[in-house]
Amino acid sequence: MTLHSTNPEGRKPVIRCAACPIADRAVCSYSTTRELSLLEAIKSYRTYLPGEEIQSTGEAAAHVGSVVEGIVSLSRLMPDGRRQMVGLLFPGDFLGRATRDTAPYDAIAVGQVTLCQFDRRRFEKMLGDSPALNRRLLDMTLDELDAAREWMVLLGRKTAREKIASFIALTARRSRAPVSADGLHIALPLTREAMADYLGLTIETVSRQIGALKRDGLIILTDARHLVIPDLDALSAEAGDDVV
Amino acid sequence: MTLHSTNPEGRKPVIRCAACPIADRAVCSYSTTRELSLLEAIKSYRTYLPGEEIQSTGEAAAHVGSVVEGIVSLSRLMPDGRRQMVGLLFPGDFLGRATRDTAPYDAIAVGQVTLCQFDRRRFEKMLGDSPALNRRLLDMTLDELDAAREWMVLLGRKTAREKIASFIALTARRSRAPVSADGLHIALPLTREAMADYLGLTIETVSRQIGALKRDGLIILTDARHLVIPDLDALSAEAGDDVV
DNA sequence: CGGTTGAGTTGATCTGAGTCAAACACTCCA
DNA sequence: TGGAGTGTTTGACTCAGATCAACTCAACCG
Repeated sequence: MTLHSTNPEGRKPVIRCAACPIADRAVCSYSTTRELSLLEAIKSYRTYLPGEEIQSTGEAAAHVGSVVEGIVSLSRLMPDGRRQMVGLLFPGDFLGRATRDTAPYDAIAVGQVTLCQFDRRRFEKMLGDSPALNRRLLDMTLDELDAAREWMVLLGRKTAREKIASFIALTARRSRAPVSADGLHIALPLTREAMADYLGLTIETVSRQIGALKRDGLIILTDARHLVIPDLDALSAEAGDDVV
Repeated sequence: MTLHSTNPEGRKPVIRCAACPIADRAVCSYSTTRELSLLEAIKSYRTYLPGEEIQSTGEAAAHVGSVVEGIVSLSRLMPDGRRQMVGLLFPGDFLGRATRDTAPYDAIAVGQVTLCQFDRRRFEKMLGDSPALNRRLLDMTLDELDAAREWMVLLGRKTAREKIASFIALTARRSRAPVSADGLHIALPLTREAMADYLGLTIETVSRQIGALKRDGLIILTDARHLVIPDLDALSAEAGDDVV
């Protein structure tokens, strides 16, 4: 990851953090260099282990930040133990809610996770006088809202098969996997349990529906966490969405 | 609704639109008077009839605005006719996505609706140089995101009874209804069909579960759309949430 | 090696909510 | 006064997905 590089003209140093859309000049093109310097000053990196809790329900967060590497799950635990995932953050996604102290859900590292963190207090102070940063955050929040609503349709109206097909198709689109002759090779980033929590199902149903898709030739399992999609369009058709 | 009134000192005219959090100086206290004047210039009111489509999927919206009166539902229609509501906007909520042309769902008036609208193009232009407006919009979007995530838990993990109890409790909290001796008198703003679409159920199940809550004495139906809640805490306990 | 542990699969059974069908209760209008 | 139309309730039946319970498989380790 390039943190400091030289700009095309080879003069002024440009702050860069390729995977962090907040502090990356290339992505956040309307930020001024001064703002990026300020961000740089309050930036730090931290790595979390698989399963580690990054932030828990109700706890005041000291940092906000971007996911640089790995996946973070946001989930809510009901008092009796039922769990529902409410978001999955991939590299480039923003974690933490500017202007709010606490979040009503747990953020947990799925696999190993690297965050590009900013001190929350100072980040919020910057927010007060940076329209560009505000704008960027608004855009990202709107994207999350869209994703959440898409997921509401899945949770409320889709069958188990459609849910699994949607999830696999989503994963395939997220992972910029190369297309080889026999199809798209992808890895499932979640355990069966996490998939169940994301899709509002049980592990057994997840397992059975993956089995069904396999039997129908829509996916080919190499092992429990790796599969090949011979025809992504055919799989997407099983997801019940509009063809766009 | 007072659009122009006099401020406490009785000198300068203050722009006011009590139910519109965007153009209401009292609510949006960090906006400058100048910004409010600009907003005032691009503001208009429009009334929609019950069931009228305010905006439909994929169609470019000419306006964004606040709900002043009535309720607006946001819903997504699957190709085979299944419908899932993804949001309910009450007075004070913002409709339309600044910075985005189209929305991937339908906005439909539930009952009669009055909107306080702003020309989208010009509103977005203002957004470019008003940190206060940006900030306000970010706050509202975060609220919507929270609500959406809360709803994901309901859709993914709650039973039909818990869904109905959640919805009635939510409605009770939203409606600033007076508490009389026998309990809280509230009106259900939605038809059984709309409730079903919101909760990810069928009308029959909605009807049966309302019947069950009635039989258990948690609610008293005066007619299909009006009920009394003798004990809101008892009802909320049926909703399956943490007691906060 | 054998033993343990955690993830995943598979089978038998149960049940909550969906489906289908009918009846009821309104309001609106002719 | 009597449909026509819309929203709501109720009943009988079905089925998708949950539950409960084994069982497989691989990784890890003393």
